[in-house]
Amino acid sequence: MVQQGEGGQRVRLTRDRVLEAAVALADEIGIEAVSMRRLAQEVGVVPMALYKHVANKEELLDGMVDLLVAEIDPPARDVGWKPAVRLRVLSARRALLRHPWARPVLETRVNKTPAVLDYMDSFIGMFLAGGFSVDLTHHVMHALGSRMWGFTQELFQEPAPAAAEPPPAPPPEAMAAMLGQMAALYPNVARVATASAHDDGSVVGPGCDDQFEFEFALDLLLDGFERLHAQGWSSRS
Amino acid sequence: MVQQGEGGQRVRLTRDRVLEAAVALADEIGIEAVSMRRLAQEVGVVPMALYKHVANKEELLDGMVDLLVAEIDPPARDVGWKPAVRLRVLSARRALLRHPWARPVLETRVNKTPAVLDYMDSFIGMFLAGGFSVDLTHHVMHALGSRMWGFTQELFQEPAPAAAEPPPAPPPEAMAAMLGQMAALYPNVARVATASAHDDGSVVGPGCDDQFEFEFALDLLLDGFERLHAQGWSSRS
DNA sequence: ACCTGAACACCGTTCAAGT
DNA sequence: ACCTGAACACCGTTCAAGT
Repeated sequence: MVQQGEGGQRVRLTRDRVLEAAVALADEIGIEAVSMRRLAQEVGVVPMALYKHVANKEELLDGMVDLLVAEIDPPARDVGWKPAVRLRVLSARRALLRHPWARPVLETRVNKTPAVLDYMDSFIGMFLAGGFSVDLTHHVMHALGSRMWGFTQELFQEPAPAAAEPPPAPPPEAMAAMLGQMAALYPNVARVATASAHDDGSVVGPGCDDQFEFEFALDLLLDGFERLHAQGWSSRS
Repeated sequence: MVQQGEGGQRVRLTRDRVLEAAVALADEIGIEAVSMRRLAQEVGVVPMALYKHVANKEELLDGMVDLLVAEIDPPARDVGWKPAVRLRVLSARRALLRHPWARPVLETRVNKTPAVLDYMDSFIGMFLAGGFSVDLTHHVMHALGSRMWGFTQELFQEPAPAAAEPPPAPPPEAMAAMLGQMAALYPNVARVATASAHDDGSVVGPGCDDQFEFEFALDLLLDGFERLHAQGWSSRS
């Protein structure tokens, strides 16, 4: 992984190389394992050398988000606000699924970089171009929240593989016993959890189709926005 | 802060005392400053003593969440599913606002404790009691996501006071210059951000009424749920 | 049974020094 | 201008020892 030229001479570090290496490393080993020291080792440099290119770890994470944002498609042209928003959110979601580290990182960003503000600005622009009032657009953006990035806080959230081996599944009979106990103690959870074995037909727990759930909620909101817009909704009323 | 009896004799540590101290400490200094070492100091004990009462830091955080869940009102009786859900979500939200550490902690929980499962079970029960199909209830719970806890990933999220002094505001003229630049570079963001000076009448940035935004989105979703329920919606259709 | 002390393997970041 | 080395002030957690 140490970056060297043909003859072994050092390749100069740049901010971009640092950020790209950070993204690749986070994709590979999970964000919680990415430390300044680990990243330095990855690019073949002493930890402190990184600080010539990013002020601190926060700025590193901001830069990683910028690379992510660059992967999101621009707004579709010549379609209504509704498909435009829908397509863009789903594009953001694809970028996010490619980079599982991005969700927790986005959640903790406090300063918005120009790239992030650009994304938000053009996102808001889709509603305004669709004839939404500034007032309604404001509330609609809040209602969308992190869904603008293609994710939501899920309830039954699987804890993200973290690029490590999942713990070995318990033996089938132990599993069955646990499920029985679950069903006895939390009958409603059990019914709802086992109800929809969407994609893989598995009976145990979350065989949920996350994409379906995401689009279900997204469309519910978009339909709501459409209805409010059609009836000329205003917060002063 | 060291816990001692009258004559200076030690008060025995218990799991409950550890958890309550952790909650109080997180309320006071912010969750990111709560370390096992800092908490130990708070209860007047050497760090390792805590490990007799909680297996590790994760379990400490799980226990803190349990104390939070205990503050949420039980479901209202003899009302429809809609007001019942609404009231309970808003009760959860009040608990959450009392304990700003709870949001990030909930987001990172991976194992659900019995108290959390109890809450979820009775939450799901409100929809089932209202006549929702198991199928619709499943999707509705996903759509609600973290809103069940009274929070959402906000976009313009203020970074939570962290129980520390906020940095001093820049001088007014610098502020105005920054706003002007903002408006030039990100016109849509600027329009929407300055549009609603709800509560405090401030023109600068997020004078947003978070509670209004939360209820706006919640009601949008509840209305959507109601509509789907009324029309007998099913995922197989 | 409960608490202590010393140690291990990590962090992010500083400062002064090297080339 | 860029990179290095040593150090500081932290982490969570282990192990063996004390009472």
